[in-house]
This record gives sequence, C-alpha cells and structure tokens, in this order.
Amino acid sequence: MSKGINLKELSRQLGLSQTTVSRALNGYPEVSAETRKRVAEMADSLGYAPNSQARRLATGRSMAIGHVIPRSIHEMMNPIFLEFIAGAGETYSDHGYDMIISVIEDDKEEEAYRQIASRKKADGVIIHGPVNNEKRHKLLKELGLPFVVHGRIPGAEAETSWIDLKNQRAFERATNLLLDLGHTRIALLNGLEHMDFAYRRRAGFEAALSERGLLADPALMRSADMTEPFGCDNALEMLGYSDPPTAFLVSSMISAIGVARAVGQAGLKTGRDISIITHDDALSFLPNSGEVPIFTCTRSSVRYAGQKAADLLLDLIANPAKGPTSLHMDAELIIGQSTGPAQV
Amino acid sequence: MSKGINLKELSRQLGLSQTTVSRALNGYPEVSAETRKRVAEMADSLGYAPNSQARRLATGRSMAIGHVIPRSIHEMMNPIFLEFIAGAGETYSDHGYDMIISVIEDDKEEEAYRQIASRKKADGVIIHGPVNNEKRHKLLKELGLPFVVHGRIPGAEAETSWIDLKNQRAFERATNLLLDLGHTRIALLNGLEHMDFAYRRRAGFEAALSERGLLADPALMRSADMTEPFGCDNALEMLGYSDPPTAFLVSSMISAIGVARAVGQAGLKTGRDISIITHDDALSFLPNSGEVPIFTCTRSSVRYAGQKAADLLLDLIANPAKGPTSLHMDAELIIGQSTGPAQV
DNA sequence: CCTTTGATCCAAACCGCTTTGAATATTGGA
DNA sequence: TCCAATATTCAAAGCGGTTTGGATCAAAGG
Repeated sequence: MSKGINLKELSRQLGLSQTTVSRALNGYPEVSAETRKRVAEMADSLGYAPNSQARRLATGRSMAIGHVIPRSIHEMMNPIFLEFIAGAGETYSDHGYDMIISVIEDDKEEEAYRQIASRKKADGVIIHGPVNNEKRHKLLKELGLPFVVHGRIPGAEAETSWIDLKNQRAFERATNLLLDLGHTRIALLNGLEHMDFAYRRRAGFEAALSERGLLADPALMRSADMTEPFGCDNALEMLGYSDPPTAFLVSSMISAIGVARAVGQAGLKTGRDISIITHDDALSFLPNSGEVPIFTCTRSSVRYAGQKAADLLLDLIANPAKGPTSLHMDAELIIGQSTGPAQV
Repeated sequence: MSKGINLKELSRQLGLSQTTVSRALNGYPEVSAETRKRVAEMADSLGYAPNSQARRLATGRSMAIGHVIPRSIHEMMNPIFLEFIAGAGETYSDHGYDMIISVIEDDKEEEAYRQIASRKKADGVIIHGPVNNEKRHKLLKELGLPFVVHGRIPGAEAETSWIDLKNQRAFERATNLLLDLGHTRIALLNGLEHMDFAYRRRAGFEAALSERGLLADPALMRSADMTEPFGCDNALEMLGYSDPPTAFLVSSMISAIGVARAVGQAGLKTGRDISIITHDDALSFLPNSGEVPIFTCTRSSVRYAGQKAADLLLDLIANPAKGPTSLHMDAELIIGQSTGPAQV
C-alpha cells in the first residue's frame, strides 16, 4: 500500500538490478523464468505500478491519442461526437492508450495541434468533422503527427487514413425510396453544408432527383446545425407553402424529431400524410430500433466508427511504414413507421 | 521548425545554463529582465516548447484531470455527460490542464482509479453520477486522489467537494406549479432512481403532493434510462388508463419529447389537454429557449456545472489544505408552451 | 578599503523508467 | 581440461525537464 513504490525500491527489495526487474515486467526474453516469476509476485504484492510520465519520457511515446475540439464545433455535433468518442475510447483503453481531449477556442485549433506535437502530448490525433476546404491534414503532416480522419478530406483521399460513411450513396438510396413511393416534392433538411458529410448527402439527394428528371427545389432545402427546432421550424414553414413537400429527408434523428413535431402541429400524420427519412447514427439514448423503428432511416453506428478509427490510428502508429488505409462504410436503409406512399 | 528543440540545445544557443533558461521561461524572479527577454525571443524563434512528459516527471504533477466512465454508464447520461465534459474541458485548457477520459468496462472502474493514482496519470478526478450507496469517494480518499463530485453523495456531503443542483427543490416547485394549475393526476417519468439526482427529484415530487394531502400513485411513476421511447411508451400506456394523468413531470428533455409524441399520437394537444414539465439541462443541440420555450421546465446548465466542477477541483489541487467546498445550485422554473390549467 | 548584501547565473542532483554495452555464470564441444 | 557460445544479470547512460546549493560580481554600507 503506502504511497506508491518505485522501480528502484522494488529492485532493492528483490536484490536485483533495475534493468532486470524492468525487463522481467516488460516481458523481455533475457530473464530467467524463475526470476520473472519472483519479480512479478513481489511487484504486485507491493502494488508496484510504473510511473507513466517516467515511462513516457524514457520511451519517447506518450501512449495517448489527442482529440482537439473547438468550442463551437461541438455544438453542432454534440451527441454524435460523444458517441464516436465513446467508441474510440473503448479501443484506446483496450490497448493501454489514454484519450486526451482538448476543448479550445476556435482560433486556437492550430496552436493546439502544434502543442500536441512539440510537447509530445499525444502520439496521434483524430480529425473530426472535415470541411470542404480542409487544411488540418496539411498541418499535421508538416508536424509529423499521425492522424486518422473521421469523414474524409476531398482531394486527399489517397494520401490520408480515414473512415467514412458512404453519405452520398445513402442519401441517394433514401431519395430513391421516396421517389419510388411516389413522392416528388421532397424537402432536404441537411447539416451545415460546408461540412463534407453534409455536402455529400446533398449531392446524393440531387443525383437521385436528377436521375428521374427532377430538379431539387431550393425552397425545399435547408442547411444548419442539426437541432430539434431546426427540424420543426423549417418543416412548419414548408408545410405552409401552397405547394408543400410530401416527404422530408433529414440528416439527423434530432432534427427528424422536430419535423415529426411540426407534422403533428400541422394536424397531419407522419407516415401517412407526410413521409420522413432520417439518417440515424444509432445513438444510444435515441434508439430507433424495435421491430418497426419509429423512423425510416439510413443507419450507421457512429460508435462503431469511433472504434474503427481508433484501430486505424493505433495501427498507423505501430507501423508507420504502412501507407494510409481507409474504411468506407455502407449505411443500412431501414424501413420504419415514418414512410408511406405519397397521398394523391 | 525542424524536429523540435530541447532545453539543453536552447540554452547552448543562448550561452546560458539550463537553470537560467528554465527559470526565465517559468517566470522566476532571479533572472534579469534583459536575459528573460532574450530567452523568450530565442525560445519562440526556435519554436521551443517544453516536453510535457519530462516536465511532469520533474515536477511530479501530471497536469491532467481524469474522468473515468464505465461503458454502460454513459449510455444513460450520454448527451448530458458530454455537455458537462465540454464545460469542464474549457476550464481545464484555460488553466493548462489536460483532460483524460477513460472509457472502461464496468467492472474495471476501481482498477482504473487505482491506476490513475499509482501511475500518476492525473492529479485529480471527477466523480460522475453518484448513486445511492456510493463508495468511490472512499476509494479515492484511500488513494489520496483529489476529487469533486458532480452531484452529491448522501451522507458524505460535509467531507467531500461537490457541485449539485437542488433537484428536490426543483421538482417540488414544478409539482407545485402543476398542482396550482389544478392538476391532481400527475405522472412522474424519472431517471434511474438508484442515482442520487433521480432519487431526490422523486422526493421533491412526493413532498409537494403530500403537502396538499395527495398521495403519489405508483401506477403513474416510472424510472429508467432517459431515452425518447421511454417517454413515449410510458406516456402512451398511462394515457390509456381509465383514470389517466393530466400532467407529466419528466426528468429529461429527451424523454419529454417522447411524451409529447405520445400525446400527439393519442390525439391530444400538449399544453391544452396535457401539461408537461421537464427538467432542461440546457443542452446545446436541444435548445428550449426562445421567447416562449417549447417546454415548461426546470432549467440548469450542465455545461456551467462542468466549468464550476473543474474550478473547484483545480482549486482543491492547488490548495490541498483547504477543506472541501461545494456549490449548491438552484434551477430556474421557466414557463413554456407545454403547461396550462387542468381541463375539467 | 573591506565586508555585506542583493542580483544573477550556474553545475549538478534528481524525477523514475528504459536501454545500451559489458560482465558474470553456465553449458557444450573439441 | 580448456575455450567458445549462450544465458543471465548489471552498472551506467540517457530521456528532458526542475530545483537545490552554491558561485560570481557589482553596488552599498561602515
């Protein structure tokens, strides 16, 4: 017990050198089986645990992964971000890595990365929410800091490691489903379109429409932070049009809930009068499962993405020679209660 | 630029000793103003930044705060947890501290704390979601690890530092408001009642009722993870009773949204036929503000709580001698669109 | 003119672990 | 029996900072 024993003291008690004890504990081969056992026993009878700072200093590896998150950013991806983090965190702790999160002023993002690199705070980082004209990857390359992108950086797909959902494909399929059901006035309530994922979703939406000779109506497309009121307010407004939409394609469950509320307020019924398809990140506190989910959705677990991103990054750190890898995931298109044929 | 310069090299370039350079950079008085300036300039022209591992080893302080979060726990406090974290993170980075988060198996919680202490991974930790028969604080005291509780530990209020909302008071006031509006059949959709906050909210609810000579009806009280379906399913069931509730008191916006959905599904109107009061943690992606908020609520910013908890903890670390402090916050009772007089 | 004092600056020890380069003990082959 | 080869173990040198205990030197006091 006491106030924590260190290597020197432990080896003194054992009558061995620090070298041998260290090697014994770290599984090096040049230690006899008997000695190793004796060391191990004494170590945990005395409750020895190596000081992580010292070890880090000696090895030069910080055994930590950094997540830099500007204060404003997380407002718009709040719950999704946490779920991702939770997934990544599981992987980290399975591999003995720490996760360090820096919540910083928006204009200090670059500085934060520089600090992580120069002060050796982390062995790698994850880039969250890549935008259209992304540049963080350049900075990180310059700094020599390994990284994995959650999402992908347009134009740098080949030279970076990333994990992304097939956003365009998912929304194209969802739009097609609505078209098949006879909907032609379809509204798109999207995330901020300077973010790559939202940009791609819109592209998928428009592609599906134009394939059938339809044109996306700008009056039916909105893009903003994906809050509940964003869904409700815009849906209410659109439902008031003389030529209202009969279906909504929404980028987030939270906003979709808002849309459903608007539909109710307008005296209509979701799934009968108005169809809704939403993207579902499989957030644990917003389950949309069950035999027949509440919302028809394109679903992909963001927590799983977090786990995989962490895997990729740890692998990258362990094998720096290996080139960039990426994971391109499909979303499932799942039929729920919120869609039905267009009313005539 | 290059690959990072260290103290030794920096002092060599300056023709000074490491001691002096270190002191100059850390603001010690025994350095002439001129030298200090020269050092500072050279330092940032060469892009010098102290290696954090080395500094931590030398000072014995890890300059990090730990948050241990069992995998299952975060399922139930997911978004609230993130908001708290975000608040705390702001404070940490303002003070040069790192935030390290450990997502671990439920049965490894104790081990995680022990590791943080023995390997000196963090200078302090935050206890999340205290439960009825809490024991983490005992472990932490034994380990000598400073901590602050988000919430409070029944029976240990005087001997621990904590920050908590007046949960009982808030729900008592909310219940009183409903009673004043003429509601007598009030349902309580609460969080898991082995958690201290939920236990207290229920106590407040029951106290208000009994003060008016009413008894809480067990058929109208539910307790579970605060998901959206939890709100919807239970509300639907209760609204089907022969003697249904006319008002709902809900522990979370997410569940309240579910209740509102149920009300709509039952063909009723929230705020007219059915009143809802919810607790509102002021989550950024679920704004309930505006001139007249959607939901009548008891509101308290959990992000603010995070900031304050971090303040408390950093203060505790800086002044170990000072006894425990705590912050007991009031929730605002805010009138929104979801309440109205009971229908007769 | 000599000692005090205060302002600066420095050499070296230390934080606790890993790792290099040798030394020592054993074992096997000639 | 003697020497090379192999298996174990160790002393000491880092890793990159902070901090203790003096040195050094110029200005001040007697």
